[in-house]
Amino acid sequence: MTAKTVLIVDDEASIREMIAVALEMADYRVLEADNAQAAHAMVVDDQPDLLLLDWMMPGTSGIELARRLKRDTTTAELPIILLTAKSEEDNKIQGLEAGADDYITKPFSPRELVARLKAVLRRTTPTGVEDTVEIDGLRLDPVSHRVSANGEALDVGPIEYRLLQFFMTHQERAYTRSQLLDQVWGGNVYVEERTVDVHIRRLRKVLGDDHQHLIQTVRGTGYRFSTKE
Amino acid sequence: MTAKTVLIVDDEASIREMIAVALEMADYRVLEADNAQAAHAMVVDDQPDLLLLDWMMPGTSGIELARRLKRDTTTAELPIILLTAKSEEDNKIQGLEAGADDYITKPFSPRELVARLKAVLRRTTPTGVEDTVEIDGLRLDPVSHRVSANGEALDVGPIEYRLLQFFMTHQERAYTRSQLLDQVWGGNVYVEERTVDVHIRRLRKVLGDDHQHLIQTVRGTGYRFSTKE
DNA sequence: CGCTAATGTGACATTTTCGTGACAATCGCG
DNA sequence: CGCGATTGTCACGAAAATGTCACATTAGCG
Repeated sequence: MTAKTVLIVDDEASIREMIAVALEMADYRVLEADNAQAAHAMVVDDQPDLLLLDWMMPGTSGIELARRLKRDTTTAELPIILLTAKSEEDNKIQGLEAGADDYITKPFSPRELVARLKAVLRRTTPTGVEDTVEIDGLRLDPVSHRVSANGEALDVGPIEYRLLQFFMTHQERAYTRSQLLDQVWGGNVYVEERTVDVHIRRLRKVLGDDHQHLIQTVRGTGYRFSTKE
Repeated sequence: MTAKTVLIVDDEASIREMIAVALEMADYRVLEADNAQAAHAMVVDDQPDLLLLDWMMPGTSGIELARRLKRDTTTAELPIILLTAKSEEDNKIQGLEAGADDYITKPFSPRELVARLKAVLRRTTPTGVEDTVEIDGLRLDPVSHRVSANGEALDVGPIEYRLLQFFMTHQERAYTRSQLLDQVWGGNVYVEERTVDVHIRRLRKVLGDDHQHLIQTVRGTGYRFSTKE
């Protein structure tokens, strides 16, 4: 796996320095910028994998930059973590609305930073080349985005597709509804946990009698995909 | 997901109280201690999932306790959040060097506390950290949430599962019904002690003749999980 | 050996969790 | 804009899990 590039945008050099050291120890490549203009240019030119963005900066503020990047389709995919000295709820909400994928309140430990960063990258990085998965006659083809059972095409909706894909690539492991919401729906969405049940149900229905046994309910916990038992 | 236990260590009862209320509303189990000695004992005995530790306390200071815990391999994994009234950098650095995973400056909002706490727990409880345990052909796999005996799957309910997991990871030691209620059911529940007996019985039943001898009755005390005798 | 307290055991009522169909809101697209 | 597809939520019932009791059995003691 190639090293990820992280662009740090903060007007205080000391903070950039501290973060840079922590990230380099964790094997990330680091770019730095001290204002929004420069940052914007670097995003376009160097295409970092993640943006660490200070909330408050002279000139264009961090949140403004975030908004701008998220509006542009060529940069909208870039995950953003906001750094903020303020811990009020308002800012958090504003930040998330602006399209940030996470936010961290200063002061924070380097360890925390790296952990959050990993988490964000994990859920925003497409797993590279997605292979076709076939289990028990059930086949999922990421290229054509189709699912078939014993050669016959199945009609699955987008969410059911992602759910099935997640399950097929993570067999033999029980997931809670909360984890599934994180992994399949994506991090910061507010959806009822029971909604997962409904989609499980829909997926099972499409899979039909031949394959619905693959999705097992783990009472008191959640669900599991498995060929066994 | 089983409720996490948080040990609050602060010499001021009012602060402990405030925190305890906030945490209980967020479905955490709460333990309290008002000095470092007691705290250390509780860490060993009750094995909390997280330590909320006041910086300044009479006698052994919070930071001293943190250092001590981090030095001992049996407690080094326990995540620690330092509470401090002082916001100076020095303390922060000292705190992080002592091995604290995060620190919070008083005063703080309960909401912030819970948020930080969640974050720390999330990143210190890697989902795969629980190892599969296998004893005498009896196997419990926390990842797939499965129990099997000599390869054959066993049908255990949620409580029986947790009970067995607790026993398998705490062998050779007798536990009272009260302790089991704490550890398996979770702190603040009101259940009859005899209920433990019933679940022991149910667990023994699913374990079958092959393995039920592993759960031994300690008359006058409680139960013990052991391969011996 | 008999007595008593502790534990084992089956049955039952209650609570919790899950499956399921229906429905309204929203989205994508022609 | 209008249409069907997709999605999230709810309400209801079924199924599983749980807690408690009553009674049976056992261990330990004089």
